[in-house]
Amino acid sequence: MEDHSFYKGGDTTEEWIKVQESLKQKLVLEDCFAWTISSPDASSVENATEHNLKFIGGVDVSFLKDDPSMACAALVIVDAKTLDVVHEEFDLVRLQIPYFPGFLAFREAPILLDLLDKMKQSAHPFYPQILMVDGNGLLHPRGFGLACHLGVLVDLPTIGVGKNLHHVDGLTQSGVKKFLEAKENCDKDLICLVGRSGQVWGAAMRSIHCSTKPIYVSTGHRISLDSSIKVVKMCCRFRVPEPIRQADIRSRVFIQKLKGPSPMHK
DNA sequence: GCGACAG
DNA sequence: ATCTTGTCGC
Ligand SMILES: [Mg+2]
Repeated sequence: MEDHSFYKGGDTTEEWIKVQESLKQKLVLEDCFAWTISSPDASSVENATEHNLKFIGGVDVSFLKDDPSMACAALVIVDAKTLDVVHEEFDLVRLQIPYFPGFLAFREAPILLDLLDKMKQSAHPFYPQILMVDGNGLLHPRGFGLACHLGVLVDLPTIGVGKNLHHVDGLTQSGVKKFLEAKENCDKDLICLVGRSGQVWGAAMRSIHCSTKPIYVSTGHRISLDSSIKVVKMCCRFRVPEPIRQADIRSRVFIQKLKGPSPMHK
């Protein structure tokens, strides 16, 4: 038995905050990409130029129940038009750092970076034009969640998608829920997340019609909130956008295969 | 001191 | 995040 304990002292916290503030200097919160978001309009001729958004990446990490330090990271590439998975990349690793709210990137970013690097080094033709991340971007205590962190490190446009709200600036999940349940808002599928300070942190989105539980979209890197919302919308077959959903599903399947294949179905 | 706390 | 089968409903 090895010792996987990890102690995060005040020094570590201070250090990590400095890293976040430092990397945040490079953060770009507006559209900074060459391609355009193809219209969902079917009337357009197949002008699949390279100037259109074609390949969307999704990343997620799954863990072993017994040993939460063992993880499978997945990078999935999806065709922007069909949402079909055209490529997948996995890594099984032992994570050195446990999860601390507000510091998810220090746990997950390194392995996700490796996956992106694998594709980049091999000059893979499906290397993503944008990355969707399971975790917040700007919607973060210091405005620099995993999606921002990863985006800056790989220098790709990124979008943060959370399945739960990380309470920030007076925003709460119950507050959002009440707002969505209000009769005058029953037709709204998008609400802007404005904190008590007046800052816009992202948006709560009903990705599925009539859905009670929204997803939380926030800017990662090199993209505006408006564009982020457009991309997320075109990826939502179900509540969780397809690139992230597939990365989630496939990384979990990968881990279950390790625990012993059970094809014994007489 | 207490509660909150992405994945 | 993970432990988990069936079940109810569109
Ligand atoms: Mg996940």
